[in-house]
Amino acid sequence: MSDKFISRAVIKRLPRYYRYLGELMENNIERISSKELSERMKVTASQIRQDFNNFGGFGQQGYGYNVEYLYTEIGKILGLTKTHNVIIVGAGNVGRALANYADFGKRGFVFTALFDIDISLKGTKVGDCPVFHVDDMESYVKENDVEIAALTLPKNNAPEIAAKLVSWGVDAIWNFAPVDLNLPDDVLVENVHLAESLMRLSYRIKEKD
Amino acid sequence: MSDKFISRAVIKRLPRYYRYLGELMENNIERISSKELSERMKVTASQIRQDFNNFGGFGQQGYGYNVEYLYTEIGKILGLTKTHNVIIVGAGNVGRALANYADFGKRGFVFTALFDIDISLKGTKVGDCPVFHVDDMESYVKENDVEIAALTLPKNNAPEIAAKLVSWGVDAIWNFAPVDLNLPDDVLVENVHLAESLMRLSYRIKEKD
DNA sequence: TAGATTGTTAATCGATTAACAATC
DNA sequence: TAGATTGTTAATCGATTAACAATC
Repeated sequence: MSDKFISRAVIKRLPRYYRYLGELMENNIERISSKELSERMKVTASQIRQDFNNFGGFGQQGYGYNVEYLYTEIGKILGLTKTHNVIIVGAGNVGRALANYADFGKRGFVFTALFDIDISLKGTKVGDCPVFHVDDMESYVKENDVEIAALTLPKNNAPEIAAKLVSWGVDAIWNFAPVDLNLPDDVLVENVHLAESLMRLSYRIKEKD
Repeated sequence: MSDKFISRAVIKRLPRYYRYLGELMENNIERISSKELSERMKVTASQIRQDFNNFGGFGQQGYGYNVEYLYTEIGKILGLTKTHNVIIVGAGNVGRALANYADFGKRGFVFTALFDIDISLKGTKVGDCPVFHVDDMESYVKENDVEIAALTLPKNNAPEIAAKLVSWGVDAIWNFAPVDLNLPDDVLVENVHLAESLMRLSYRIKEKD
C-alpha cells in the first residue's frame, strides 16, 4: 500500500475525485457506486474502480463505496491530514491573489509569509499574510518549517531563487513563472503555466472553425 | 494538414516548444537539431520529431530545424497570429491579477472588459481593463466579439454564468472556479484548478518521506 | 561525396476499457 | 437466496521510443 508505484495519471485524477466526494458529502449522500460516480464525473466506472484499487479495497461488493470513508482515505493519500506551510515569493498580482485566497486554508495549505524586493512593502500585510523583504528570506526559511514555496516572480529570477530556496530546505516549488526551473530530479516542482493553458484554448478555438 | 487528428498529448506540448523556440531566438540561435532540443527540454528526440511531423515537415535532413521558421509555424498552429478578445468575469483577486498581467498581450490575448456584481466598481479600471457591472454583460457579449471568457468567480455561480455566456456567443471558457461546468460537448473549456495542483504537490511531498 | 539529421515505420510500453468471477 | 457491485484479469487502445532508410 505504501510502496506500490502509482502512475502519474492516477495521481492527477485523485484531487478531482476528492472534490466530487466532498460535494456528495455536502449533499448528504452516504454511498455511491462506481457506476453512478462515473455518470456524474463523465469517466468510466472501470477507471474509477481501477484507480481506487491502486490503494487497496475501499468499496464493498453489492454496496458500492461509503462516501465519507472514501473522502477521508483519499484525503490521507493526498497528504491533506496535516498542515502545509507555504511561502510566496513575489508580491505581484498573482502572489497577492494567492495570499488573499483563503480557500486553500480549508485543505491545510497555510500561507505564512510573502517576500518581495520592494522594501516599501516590508511590514505590510496581504490578507493575513505578512510581507517581508527578500533579504530576510534565507533566515526565515532556515528557521521555520517551509514545505512549499510559490514562485510568482519574473521568469529571469525564478531558476536562481528556486535553487536557493531548495538549498535552504524548501521541499517543493509551486512555479508560476513561465520558465522551467531545471532543479535536481529529487526536487518537487509543480508548474502552473497560465499562458500555456490559454494557448491550448486558442488552438482549439482555431480547430473548431 | 488541416484535418488530420492531432492527439491531446501533442497539443499539450506545443506551447512548451513554442516557449523554448522563443528563448532560442532571443539567444540568436538560428538552427537546432531534435537531439539538441531534446537535451535542453529533457524529452526524447524521437518525440520531438514525431510531434512536429504531425503538422508536416518542418525540418531538413542533415540540417535540423530553422528556429525562427519553426517558431512561426507553431505560432500559427496555436492560433497566435490573430488577436483573441478575452473578458474576465469576477473582479476578485484572481480576476484582477489576470487583468493586470500584461504578458498575455504579447501572445495576442487582450483583456477587453472585466465584469463584477459590485456596483461600486463600475466605471473603474484594473490595469487597462475597464470594469462593468454584470448586468451589462449580456449586451456587451452580444455587441462585441468575445472569444474567451475567464471565469474567476465563486464556484456556485460559475456553471450558470458559463452557460449564459455560451448562449450569448462566447466560444471558450477559461475556468478558474473549482467546479466542472458541464457545458455541451462542443463548448471549449480549459480548467485552471489551482487547488488540485497544490494537492498533487502535497501527495508527492508525502511520498518523498 | 560523406556526414548529419530528418521523416517515418515498427516495436515497446503504459493506460484505459471490457468482462466476469468473487462476494457482500 | 438473489441482486448488486466490487476487485481483478484480460483485451484493447493510444502514446512513446527505437531504429533506420531517405535525403539534404
